[in-house]
Amino acid sequence: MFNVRFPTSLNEARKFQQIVSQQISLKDEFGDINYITGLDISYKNKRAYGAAIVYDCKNKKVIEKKRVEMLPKFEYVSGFLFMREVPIFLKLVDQLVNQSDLFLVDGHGIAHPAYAGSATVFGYFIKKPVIGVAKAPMNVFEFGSEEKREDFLITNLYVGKRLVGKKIAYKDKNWKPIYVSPGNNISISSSLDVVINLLDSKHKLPKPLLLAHLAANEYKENIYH
DNA sequence: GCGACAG
DNA sequence: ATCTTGTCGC
Repeated sequence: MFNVRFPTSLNEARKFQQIVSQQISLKDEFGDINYITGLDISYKNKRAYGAAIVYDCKNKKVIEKKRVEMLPKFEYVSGFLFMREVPIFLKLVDQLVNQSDLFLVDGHGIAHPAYAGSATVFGYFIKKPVIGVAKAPMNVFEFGSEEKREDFLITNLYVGKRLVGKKIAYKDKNWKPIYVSPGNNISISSSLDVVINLLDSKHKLPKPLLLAHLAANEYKENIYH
């Protein structure tokens, strides 16, 4: 998995993102999607608590849950979230027994100023379909017509002139939108389809991510320090 | 041709 | 992300 050395400074991180953005694929490289893994991280007292939820889409249930605690090596810097979170994602995946067809991570994929958010960098390592789902935009702007899909309003997201992802707004709900973009091995439109299929009327986040979020929070709160 | 924004 | 109470809604 680590045939490439992980960057150790911001300058290395910048170069790394450049490489990664050129190496990843925006084509749909998958068959049937049965198992989807959601990855999320909570923080407490500078420590990170990560959770992975492997979700069985057909039977709509969780088949595996793993958690890890780590001390991130970097402070948060906007644009470089991957420096903190990707090592934790990789450690989580290393613990999983079940194979996953696709991963969902909290954060941006290519909807990022360097076209390489944490979902993209993670996808570069894991070499499987990864989708980034973020709760706030990052240096993107939106234009073009809105597309109506059931209870959602979809808008295109651009970095410069390049289409990088979709915003999902919720009709008749006071919820902030979510921002969906490919990490690796999946197209923009398929990323949107996959996420929409994992939404329900009660929650703003796709199921596996919601469950990972709850699991990470629960873990963080039940560890004694 | 609008650009602050991830966790 | 985290620090925080009550409170509105399904």
